[in-house]
Amino acid sequence: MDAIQYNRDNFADKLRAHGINPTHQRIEIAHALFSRGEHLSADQIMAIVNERHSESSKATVYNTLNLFLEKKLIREVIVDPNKVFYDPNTSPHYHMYDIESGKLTDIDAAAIRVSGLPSLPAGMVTEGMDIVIRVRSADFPQ
Amino acid sequence: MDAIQYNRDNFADKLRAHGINPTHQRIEIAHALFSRGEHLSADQIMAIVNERHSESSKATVYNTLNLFLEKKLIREVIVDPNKVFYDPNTSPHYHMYDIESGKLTDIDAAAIRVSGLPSLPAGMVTEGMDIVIRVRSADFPQ
DNA sequence: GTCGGAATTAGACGAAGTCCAATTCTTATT
DNA sequence: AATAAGAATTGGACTTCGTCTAATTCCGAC
Repeated sequence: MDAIQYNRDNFADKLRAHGINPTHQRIEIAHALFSRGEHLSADQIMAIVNERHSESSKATVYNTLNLFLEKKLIREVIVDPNKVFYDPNTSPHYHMYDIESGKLTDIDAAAIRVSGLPSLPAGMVTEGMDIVIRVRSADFPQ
Repeated sequence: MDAIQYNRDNFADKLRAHGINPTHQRIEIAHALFSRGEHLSADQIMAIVNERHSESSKATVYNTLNLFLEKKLIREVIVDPNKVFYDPNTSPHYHMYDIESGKLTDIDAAAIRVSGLPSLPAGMVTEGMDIVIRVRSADFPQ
């Protein structure tokens, strides 16, 4: 119990460090994402947060995730047309996506080198580069 | 009129070459995508196809796009959480995405080289790699 | 022509996400 | 400790994208 409290204080500090007012719901949602370190969808997060007691409404989950995005606390991963995944890892990295299971894995960007990129149109700047490697098991019916 | 008829015959052949039975609606949808060569969303395609007369229902547009995907006539581009874009260009290429305007541009894959990719887990094969460069104008409020 | 399978259709449905007006929670001030 | 004001949360209606279904229409083979 003390350990949990300790962790929650950490999350409160983390939120404050990003200019976010730490409320109960926001701490719970941060906890769900960062203690697991996994890519989760909004409905998965809502399920986790409300598992024991009802802690947060759908509106708040979406509000909070969008606030976290805005404040660069998390990233959005768009690989599945049906749902957005939220990624607690904001260090530079790319993704491997298993199209059978829907599982997302990080690939550290440090090892990767991309050459031959075209120069950007005048007045444009790069906001970021996403790389997704789509994989499947060798015998999966394509 | 003759030119249009000629083009439509071409599309019928193209569909047949991919094992697709060319019907009126399918030819219209292929025409919308391939004559423009642009990345279009399902609702844009429906609007184009039904501009003059009602040619195709929503169900048929989605059925047809999924059929084209299955038969590898087109590709799906997932960059915007709100909608899927359909890409008539199936040659190897990546994308530049203007987050302000939503405009998608192709980047030929021939010039690009990616090194340092991790080896795949045993029994897995690569289905494809997507690269998206997100750009914005230098003064766009981030 | 007619029979049967393929294609199309309208509209109901489902899931993800947003919006809104009402309520509750914080916090500063006294 | 009361209060007032702003911030956050809430339920539920709503929107949008896409799928499903059962009925109809189309088309090719005989």
